[in-house]
Amino acid sequence: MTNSTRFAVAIHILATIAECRPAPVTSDRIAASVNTNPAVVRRILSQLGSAGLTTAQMGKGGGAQLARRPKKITLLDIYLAVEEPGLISLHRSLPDQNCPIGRNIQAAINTSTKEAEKAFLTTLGATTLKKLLKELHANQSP
Amino acid sequence: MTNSTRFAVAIHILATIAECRPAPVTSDRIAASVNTNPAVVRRILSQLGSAGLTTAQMGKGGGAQLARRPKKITLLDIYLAVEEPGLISLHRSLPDQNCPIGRNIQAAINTSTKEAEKAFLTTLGATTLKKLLKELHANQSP
DNA sequence: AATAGTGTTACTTATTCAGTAACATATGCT
DNA sequence: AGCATATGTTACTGAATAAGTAACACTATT
Repeated sequence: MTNSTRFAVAIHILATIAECRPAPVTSDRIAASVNTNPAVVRRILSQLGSAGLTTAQMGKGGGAQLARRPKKITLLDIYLAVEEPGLISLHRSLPDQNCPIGRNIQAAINTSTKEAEKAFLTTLGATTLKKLLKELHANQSP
Repeated sequence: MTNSTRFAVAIHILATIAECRPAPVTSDRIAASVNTNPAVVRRILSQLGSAGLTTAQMGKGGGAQLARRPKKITLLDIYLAVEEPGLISLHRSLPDQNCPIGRNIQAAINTSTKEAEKAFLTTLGATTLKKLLKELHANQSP
């Protein structure tokens, strides 16, 4: 499990790019909206690019664009692009391997929580960026 | 979202207590199996006690016991006892409130991911400690 | 009284992630 | 060609959080 804010920032980045379509958006402009450093945005954009969600144009007049329509991008796509897998962190140090419980507990935890993780991911996969953009406009404060 | 190992350790603690029933188990013995400091175990036991999952006997011959049968303890009970709520971390600094996206993105993220979080918790609630103990014995390495 | 436990606090250490600066590289414009 | 403006990436710093640790007041049993 990870404690990063990358998923939230990645969504913010993609929402910004989507709203500016079809013009490419620079990391500087995105960073201003996110309220962070442009390099942080570029780092995440790099991950989104590797995952095939965005494209980038270098040089003057360049910036980031969506690689496909918001309808075709799910929150699961975004999540997997920027977060480490595994919602649940196991022990920091290995349990006592001489103890029957210590030797087997981690496997049992993995097995027993697998379904819950799967449910989380599956549900994320059922929501698209398009839907989120709609949400963004729906309850918009003036 | 949290990155702690407390959920895994809490499960380990409860599994150990369950296996030793009906005798109370000391934090020292549990700590040996978990491979950590007894105070860490007591800290988590304190949370499990507040949640009504365990009881404790102070003094000589004391230790921790389950407050109810493993069949009546779900992984959700354990999770809620020791973890902060919220699977998804939002931005570290508040987005630009002068930007329409920045102003509304966090609410949109919360709304859009609520279902996935719910699915995770609901599924955790469907698995009991008893089931996990069974798993622990099933695939037990010798 | 002595012993063996919990409960809790305060502090230290480890880890992880975001913030930052710097720079090589790519592109478009004049 | 040369300049301006982008990305991509690296290496480092700083902040936040959680686990590890020591200490000790308190409680129960013998």
